[in-house]
Amino acid sequence: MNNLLEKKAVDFCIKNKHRLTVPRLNVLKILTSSSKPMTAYQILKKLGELMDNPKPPTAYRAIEFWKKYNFVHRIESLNAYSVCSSNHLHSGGQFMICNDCGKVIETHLCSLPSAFKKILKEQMFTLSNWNLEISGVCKKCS
Amino acid sequence: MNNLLEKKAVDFCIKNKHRLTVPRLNVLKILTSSSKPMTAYQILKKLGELMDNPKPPTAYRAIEFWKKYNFVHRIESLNAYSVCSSNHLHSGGQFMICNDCGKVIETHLCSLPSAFKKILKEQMFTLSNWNLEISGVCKKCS
DNA sequence: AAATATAATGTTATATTATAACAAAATTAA
DNA sequence: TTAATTTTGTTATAATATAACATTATATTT
Repeated sequence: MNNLLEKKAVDFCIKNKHRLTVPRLNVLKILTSSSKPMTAYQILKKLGELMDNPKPPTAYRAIEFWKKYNFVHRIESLNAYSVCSSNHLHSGGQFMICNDCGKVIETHLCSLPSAFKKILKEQMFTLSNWNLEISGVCKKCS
Repeated sequence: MNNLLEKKAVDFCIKNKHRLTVPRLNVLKILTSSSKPMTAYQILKKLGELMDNPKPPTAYRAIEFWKKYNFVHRIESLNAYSVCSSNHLHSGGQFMICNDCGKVIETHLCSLPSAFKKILKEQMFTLSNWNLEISGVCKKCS
């Protein structure tokens, strides 16, 4: 569970006049109660326990909504989604993915390591966001 | 073009007794002559100009072969593939992706920045490989 | 060289992930 | 209370990827 995040999400919606609809709330609840990232269709399946026969767009739209506002991240290498575990919201993310148990630990470096900043500067590349996925074996599984 | 890489791939196959088959060679040629990463189905389409009606597994297998030996990287956020632009082969990769023109610049830091190494150590997480994707706007497009 | 084993491909089918398009409903603003 | 906007419901389909098994090509052993 992660009531803190849910509360923050509710506050965010009120503050920004976004509608806290049933599918959005349900998708957020599903993700906050999962210990691992979930694929869209896993979320959809769970959603089916809470709503009447939801279709893919229902899940995808809600996921997209939360992702847009950085409450949810996409783990690219898994095609999966998880709630942001940070207390501050941010675009992009950094993840350690255990190849054994599938758990994902999110880390929270606020800025791109300087080695990369330097490269960006050299290339005159304007950063919009960055995503790092580290795969390996977690403490428990090793 | 990137004849250097092709040559290296040929040498690699001979040295390691992997077969340099027609689909493998064609896929490598297609990727080395592209200025941008290509999706599997874009590769497959090009492959169709070189071979008789190839099917998805033909493209995927060849991509997978080169990826396995780090001649090709997958850009996760684009579901696309590109040849390694480094002169040394490595797993994982680091990419700057232009949201405007779609070009991808590969960078070649050999080791994970220390800020992350520290986190791995703290978490006792054993690294197997890492992938960084930086999106933004390239010099030309800005 | 023939027999056997191994590697790779061809082919069919299908699984998985994701989105387009448009009608209907809910909410907000005028 | 009408109009505008946002969101959802629904159908269909696009895009990405793999399973399974037969066949062919190559390498190894005898």
